[in-house]
Amino acid sequence: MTKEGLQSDTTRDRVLSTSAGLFCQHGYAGVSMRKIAESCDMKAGSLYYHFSSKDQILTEVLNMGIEKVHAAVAAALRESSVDVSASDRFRHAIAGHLHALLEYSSFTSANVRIFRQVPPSVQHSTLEVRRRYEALWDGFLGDLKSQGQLRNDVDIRSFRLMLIGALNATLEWFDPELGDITELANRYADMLANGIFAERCT
Amino acid sequence: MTKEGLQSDTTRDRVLSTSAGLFCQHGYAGVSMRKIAESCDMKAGSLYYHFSSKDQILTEVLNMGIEKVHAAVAAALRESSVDVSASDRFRHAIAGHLHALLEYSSFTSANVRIFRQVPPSVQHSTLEVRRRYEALWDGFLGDLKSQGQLRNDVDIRSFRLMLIGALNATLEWFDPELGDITELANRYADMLANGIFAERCT
DNA sequence: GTCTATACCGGGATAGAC
DNA sequence: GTCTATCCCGGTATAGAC
Repeated sequence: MTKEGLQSDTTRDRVLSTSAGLFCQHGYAGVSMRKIAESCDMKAGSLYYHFSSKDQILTEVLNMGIEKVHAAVAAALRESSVDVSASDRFRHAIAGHLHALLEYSSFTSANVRIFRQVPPSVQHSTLEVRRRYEALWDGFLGDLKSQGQLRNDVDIRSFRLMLIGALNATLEWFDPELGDITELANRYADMLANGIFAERCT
Repeated sequence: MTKEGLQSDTTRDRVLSTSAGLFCQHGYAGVSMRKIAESCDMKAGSLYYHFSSKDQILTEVLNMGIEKVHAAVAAALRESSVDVSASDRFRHAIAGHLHALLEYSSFTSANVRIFRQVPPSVQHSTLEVRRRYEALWDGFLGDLKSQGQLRNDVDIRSFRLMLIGALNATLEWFDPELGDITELANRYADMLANGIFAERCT
């Protein structure tokens, strides 16, 4: 890799990270190439040396967000596969999601907040990455169920949708500077695994 | 109320309902007064007879969304206060939220999707309505807890945030044309009240 | 690799005719 | 109550100098 290649990469990365923050704060249409450039101490025209369009920047931002979370959950499951109880693996997977979600929040909350308002072509180019992440959870939850760890009447897809929805919503109120993410994960895992009622009921 | 007053109200309502759909689909900045007008078979200038600005339209849309959900949950709690088990009241409250959320989805998903990307002045003017809704849930959950219906180690604010996050996320995938909202509510209420694990664990 | 300059389009809001 | 016309600003993207 050449020197020019490396330098180009770091400028690219700075643009992507800055854009992510702007997209999640102002929405797709609320972010202009001029504003992205200004936040990077550049001029708008220069961005087109690195990216062919605003939509290309957006696509890369969205995919990076999902990939960060996917990698964190996959690692959590890999590192706790033997000699670990089902509830601990569940807890670790949730902690992986929340840590990546809240620590790369510019990239991840761009996904959560603006996915439905970006052009269909951009939505389409992130679908595969999204499906792979859903499949990771469905696989894990399916394993738990076939081991008899889950109640038989729990539908895995419904639960996965509820779980990811609940976790992603923490972006709207949790501040990693003020609270402990691991503790948050433990609370959520406990409520989701055991429920909140004193007595289980039908 | 005069005839003119009534006619003005229906035009206002048409504009609000159309705008809600556009805002939740395209985001705050992605919706122009010209597009709102076009979707209402009007011209942009005419909108300013009914509203003083784009932000005023947005503010009314956001508040209407929360108020619809608030009213539905309040009604569900009112109608099931006597002779109804705690888990049934819980179920009914969740059903109230989901029914209003998904049936007035233009107004409600404008809230869920774009609240963080609207101008701070608009955010501010919806805060009171949002707080009142949170207080409704905190009151109900606090009652359940003081009656001993909830586990002692469950934190009400954490659970309320998790609950509302999980419910609101259904906007992103549930289609009321294809599925039964009451059944969805029952599934969610069951998973949240009882947990998903076969055996409760620490 | 970044700049300036520019083409072309569309934004919110207002004024005043009808 | 709705229209047209207009003001002024800012959008994406390109061309070509440096």
